[in-house]
Amino acid sequence: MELKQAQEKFISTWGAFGTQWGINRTMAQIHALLLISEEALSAEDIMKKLNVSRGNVNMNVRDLLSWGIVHKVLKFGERKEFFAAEKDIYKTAIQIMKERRKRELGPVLELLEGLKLAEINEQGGEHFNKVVGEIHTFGESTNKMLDKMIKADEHWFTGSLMKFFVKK
Amino acid sequence: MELKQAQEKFISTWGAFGTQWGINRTMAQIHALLLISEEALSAEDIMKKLNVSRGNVNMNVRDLLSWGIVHKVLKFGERKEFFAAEKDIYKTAIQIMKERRKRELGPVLELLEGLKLAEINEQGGEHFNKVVGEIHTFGESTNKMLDKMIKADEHWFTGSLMKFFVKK
DNA sequence: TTAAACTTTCAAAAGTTATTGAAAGTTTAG
DNA sequence: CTAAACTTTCAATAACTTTTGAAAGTTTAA
Repeated sequence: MELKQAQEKFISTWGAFGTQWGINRTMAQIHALLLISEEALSAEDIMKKLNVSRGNVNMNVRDLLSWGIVHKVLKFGERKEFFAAEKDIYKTAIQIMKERRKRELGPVLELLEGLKLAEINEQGGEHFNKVVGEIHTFGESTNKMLDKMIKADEHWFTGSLMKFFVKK
Repeated sequence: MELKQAQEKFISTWGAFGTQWGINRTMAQIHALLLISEEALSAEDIMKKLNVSRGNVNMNVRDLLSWGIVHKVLKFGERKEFFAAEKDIYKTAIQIMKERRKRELGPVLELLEGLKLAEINEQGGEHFNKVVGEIHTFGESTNKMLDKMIKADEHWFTGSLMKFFVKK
């Protein structure tokens, strides 16, 4: 297979996977494109390569920046901004975990804490309290686990964590 | 807060979280409703409680069954089918992990293996090969880690895994 | 200060996914 | 076998999300 073909396959398949999950196609494709580009790319470059509009590129690049997995790169003597993906896949994974914890797990824990504080003592409330309590305990454990993963050093994945899972 | 209010808050908020993620509102709400119901519910019961159509309930219940987190319950002397959610939150989490691995990680690994086999020796292909290789290695490690989690006994979460993360 | 180079916004259009409800299909009891 | 009780399907439509591209906004160089 030629390099260009392989690159196109990677980008388009990554985009298709994105939509299966909660990520929009363009965002996933921009990320894939930046991952395989050695050089940082401008909005214009991305528009041309992926054949999408200026507004779409702008919106999705901002989104990737807010996830902390793509960075602005300024080149001397160039007016425009360039963008590059974090190339270390472990750092990228940790960054995604961090953001998801903040955006998804946080609000769930708040809901459950609110419901637990409501202290339902009505007839039939025991089951509800039990379910809410168990989900909350589970959520808290997951939260702590993510904490360890995030705070571990950069090589957590190939270090003790992986040894624990894979070798043991 | 009254029990009924709390139950409604749980169901509707769970539904809203669902949409933020890749799950549709009705599916998330049906799951929440079944989690807090002590008794198994019929399609009719779900329709009334959530105020959604027969077709919608049927489709989403089938989906929940295919994820293995909701089960059919047959009652003696009753013609219709009833549905109940798996109440053990750890089992539910493992079941979701299992399905996601099958549906999401599998296809990604296939893509990456295909691209690696393509063996690109062109000018400029080294970076591409490196990125694809690193993502593949990461995917394989994740796969093995999930394997351990899935195969561990029912108390993995409160057992050695949790001790590893939380206590250490 | 101006104009060129660039970025951001936003309303309209296109595309996608979820929902409805009626009709078709299936199962069971008698 | 038949009718009633139930489940599944599916085409139409509603709801939601993404994309476009032109206009407005901002920054920089001269």
